[in-house]
Amino acid sequence: MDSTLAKGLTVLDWLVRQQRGCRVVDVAEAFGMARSNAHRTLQTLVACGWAVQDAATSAYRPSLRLFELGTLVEAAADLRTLLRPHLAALSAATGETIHLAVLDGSEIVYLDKFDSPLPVAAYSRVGGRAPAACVASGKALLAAWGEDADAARLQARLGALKAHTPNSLTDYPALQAELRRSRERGYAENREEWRLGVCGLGAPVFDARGEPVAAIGISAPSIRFARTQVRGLADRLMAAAVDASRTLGFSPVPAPAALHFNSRRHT
Amino acid sequence: MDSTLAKGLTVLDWLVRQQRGCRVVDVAEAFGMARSNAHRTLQTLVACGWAVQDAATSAYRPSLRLFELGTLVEAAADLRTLLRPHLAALSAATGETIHLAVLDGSEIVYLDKFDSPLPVAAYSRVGGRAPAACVASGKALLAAWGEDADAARLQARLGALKAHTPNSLTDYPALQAELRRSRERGYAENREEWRLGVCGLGAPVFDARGEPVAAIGISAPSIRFARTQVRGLADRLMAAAVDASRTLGFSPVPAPAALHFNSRRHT
DNA sequence: AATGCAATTCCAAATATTGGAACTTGTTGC
DNA sequence: GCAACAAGTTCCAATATTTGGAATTGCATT
Repeated sequence: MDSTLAKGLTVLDWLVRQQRGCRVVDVAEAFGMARSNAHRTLQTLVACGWAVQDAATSAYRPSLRLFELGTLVEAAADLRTLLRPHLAALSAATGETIHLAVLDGSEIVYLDKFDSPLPVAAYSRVGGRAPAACVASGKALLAAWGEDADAARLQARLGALKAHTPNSLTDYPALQAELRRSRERGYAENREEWRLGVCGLGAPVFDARGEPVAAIGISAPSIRFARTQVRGLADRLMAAAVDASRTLGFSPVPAPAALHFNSRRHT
Repeated sequence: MDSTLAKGLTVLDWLVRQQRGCRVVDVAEAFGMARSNAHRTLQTLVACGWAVQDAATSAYRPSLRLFELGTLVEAAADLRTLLRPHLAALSAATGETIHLAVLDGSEIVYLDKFDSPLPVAAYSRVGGRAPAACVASGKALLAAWGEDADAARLQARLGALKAHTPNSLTDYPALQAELRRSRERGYAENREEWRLGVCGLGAPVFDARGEPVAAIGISAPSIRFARTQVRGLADRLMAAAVDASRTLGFSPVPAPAALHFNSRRHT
């Protein structure tokens, strides 16, 4: 592995997350490298256009290159633009907070968000992450992705399940049962498993090849999550997800023969 | 300069701009490097989480890390969120395409955009770039930034002025005169200097410290850019820019003594 | 089963990186 | 106004890493 490249990428990532101008010594201390080394690394980032140096303070900050490239990352840009209208419609219909999320390793990344006009604690942010097994969007994606997944495959992707609240599912049998239930229902639930006081529903969006590429989620405080309300929200959510899938070119029933059962396929 | 880091950053940038999965040989050919070298570079990117490798085709694509970091780049995230309502209002009031842009070196980067419902050739994209000297937003920023700028300072930032259309300004005296006019008027114009058939207006947005941090722009086809219409658009634009500046904490007249003249200051 | 194409692994030669020390610059306290 | 200090930057020889070619593996196609 190119250790110099790894070093530079790590520094760049760190620099972005500092959210302030950082000096040579800051970097040197943070990574235990010599000042001269930190200096050269930062200078390289500047020379390549990934960071800028404040002329007055000589502090370094990430450049807008990252913003530019971020918008170019294919999946993100396309899905977001294409599905935005569906999120807007769902937001208008329900009045709740709506998310668009995709799977990235064991986490989901929020691609887009419509905030509820009602006051809710905002735990999410476009570009933010959450553990896939603890949120409704994540479960919806795992359920759709793992149609024929066994425990080993799930475990390889997620690793050890961590409890983020007392409600979090922490063993694989429970998670698999939950995912099976989600598949049967057509939507996934999160009952304060990631943040206390916040519940959610999630449904998968499929692309033209039938791959689950994103999930639409609804988040709301537990207060507004009575059983009677959930039914209506879930129906609207699933309808939105189906519309969104259609936008991506998904045909719900490609093979007439597979109408009722498609549990087995030859590999 | 860390050449290994530079190599990796260049490959990553290239990978993003390909907009498709790339294989080892593609990278090796594109940069004239040995296959083994390209392979190790890509593997390092994957190991650090900046790229992902398709298990089936072994092709490499950038990961969502770039999207995540892009949203974190301070100035972009904050400005966009804070000023979005002002852009929306201006969009509703004028019906034209509205931009939010910031200066990055000799170019501007579009942070946000509201498309006109009227059909216009879309030359811009969130995350996209344009030469600052050729577009209205860029001129507005240069004008505000260079209140007391001399030719040398401008030239150091912009380099040689390139003609993108017959209307582009290509010498510094002309550009400086144009910027002076923009300052006096309160807004900058672009009359097909970047794309033929497209005109624009731009006005600067100031933060709490009085620094010009962004510009709001209006773009429209030349057809809709008669002199009589420009006046109305410009007034609305400047009002929106003032509102936006206020949102960022800018106080129009900080020092009562400097009401009429502030041309000279001791350094 | 054989062929071709590309990914991946291996290794010695060539090269780039490293950290300490010296030098420069700008700031703080007296 | 000057000395002491802190941080940025430059320099360089010792060291560790990267490099490209060749060998190997994996996969898909004929």
